[in-house]
Amino acid sequence: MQEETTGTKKRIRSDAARNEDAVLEAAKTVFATSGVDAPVREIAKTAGVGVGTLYRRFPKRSDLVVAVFKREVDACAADAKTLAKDHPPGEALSRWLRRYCRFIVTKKGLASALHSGDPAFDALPDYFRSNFEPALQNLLSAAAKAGEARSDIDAYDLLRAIGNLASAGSTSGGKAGGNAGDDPEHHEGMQHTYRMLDLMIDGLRYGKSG
Amino acid sequence: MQEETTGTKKRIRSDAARNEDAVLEAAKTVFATSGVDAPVREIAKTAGVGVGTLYRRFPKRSDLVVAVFKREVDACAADAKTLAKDHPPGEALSRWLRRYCRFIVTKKGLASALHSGDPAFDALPDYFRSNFEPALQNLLSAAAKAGEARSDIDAYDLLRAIGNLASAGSTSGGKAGGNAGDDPEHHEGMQHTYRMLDLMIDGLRYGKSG
DNA sequence: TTCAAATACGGAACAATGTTCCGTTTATCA
DNA sequence: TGATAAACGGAACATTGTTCCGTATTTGAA
Repeated sequence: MQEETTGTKKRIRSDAARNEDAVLEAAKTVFATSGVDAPVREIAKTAGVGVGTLYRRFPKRSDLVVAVFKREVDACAADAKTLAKDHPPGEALSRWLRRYCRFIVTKKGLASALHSGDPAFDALPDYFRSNFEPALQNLLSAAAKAGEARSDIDAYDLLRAIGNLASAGSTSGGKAGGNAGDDPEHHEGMQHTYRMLDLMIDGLRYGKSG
Repeated sequence: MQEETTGTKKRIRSDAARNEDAVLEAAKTVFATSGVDAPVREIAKTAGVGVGTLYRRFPKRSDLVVAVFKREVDACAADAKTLAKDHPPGEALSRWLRRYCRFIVTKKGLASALHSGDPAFDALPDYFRSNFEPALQNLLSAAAKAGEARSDIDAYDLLRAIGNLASAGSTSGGKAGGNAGDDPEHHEGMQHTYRMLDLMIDGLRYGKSG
């Protein structure tokens, strides 16, 4: 994403790069802990940085939100490739669907911001789709070719279906409780979501044919 | 809505009543002009009132939003009765559907607030439905009985359909432009919405039978 | 009509937040 | 090592929601 040896311009100063990363990491944590509406100051403090530093890189609060969102979309999409390399096609597919499920639940708070009408977020749905659809399509195709999944499922349909599943299953509200032992992975709703997801995965395996 | 001679408690002071009304009226105007996110101060100023006065009646900003919303739902639902009294059933029906259409377009900004997850607005969808559904049902039944509309249409379905129609047709964004000659009645989108609505109304007339 | 008590009023003041500014510190490079 | 450009930190500013309280108004009775 960043130009390092592109030569067209000076290199980014090392402390600047370090801080940009720290801010993104902090923002990810704080958004998950206190919701997307968490104050900028809290993020800056978590990152061990002044607000001025944060604002140089992300002139608007929404820019930070967008950056975090994209970064996590990237990470989730990248996992698709990793999983495809480390597992047999069917296994890679079902593992990634769980991974995607977790992504959706985590981003529950963001979702409402996305549809808030703020033009700052207009580009995100496209970003979401243009990264996830091919990622899933690859997994799907590979699994189908290996005879481990049916081939008549549209990747985008599946993304939407699981998205609905996961966001309906997680308890409402924007911010996570943040209390000890509060791992979302073990919430009742999350378990329910996983069960429903398993159902869909089974559906993908059995009707296989096309 | 307000108790005047209920005797259980003192009467509301006249200036208080006057101001409450002024604030609601101002809020309605300001919400339409600057969007639901308009500052409380702007509403107070428009009403010719101090913020303290506004806050005594509406302790939370959201209380004011809710009050305005309900008031307009009431007004729109009341128009159903008026129209039914002043026009033949089919005419009353189609006139009210246009009226409802206007309501939806005006409340476009509110709609996103409603689904923002703020618990303050939780009661509004019910309020909406429990007022509009019977209102429309009456018009539909009367028109059906008079042979001016089919009788196999569900009031709530129709409300939703027109709601979608109208909110899709109006240009996006929360606030109205507010420039001169900006009457929403004459916007391109509104005209389009009316044309679609006419289509539905014709549909109601012709397939009549049940 | 006049007066006292109850009630409501207005807007300054407070708190929380996003954002900007600028004097100070640090990284880079010769 | 020192000059310079870049980045830093956080105080200060602007905008809001909300609270407080001294002042003005309404009301009911004398």
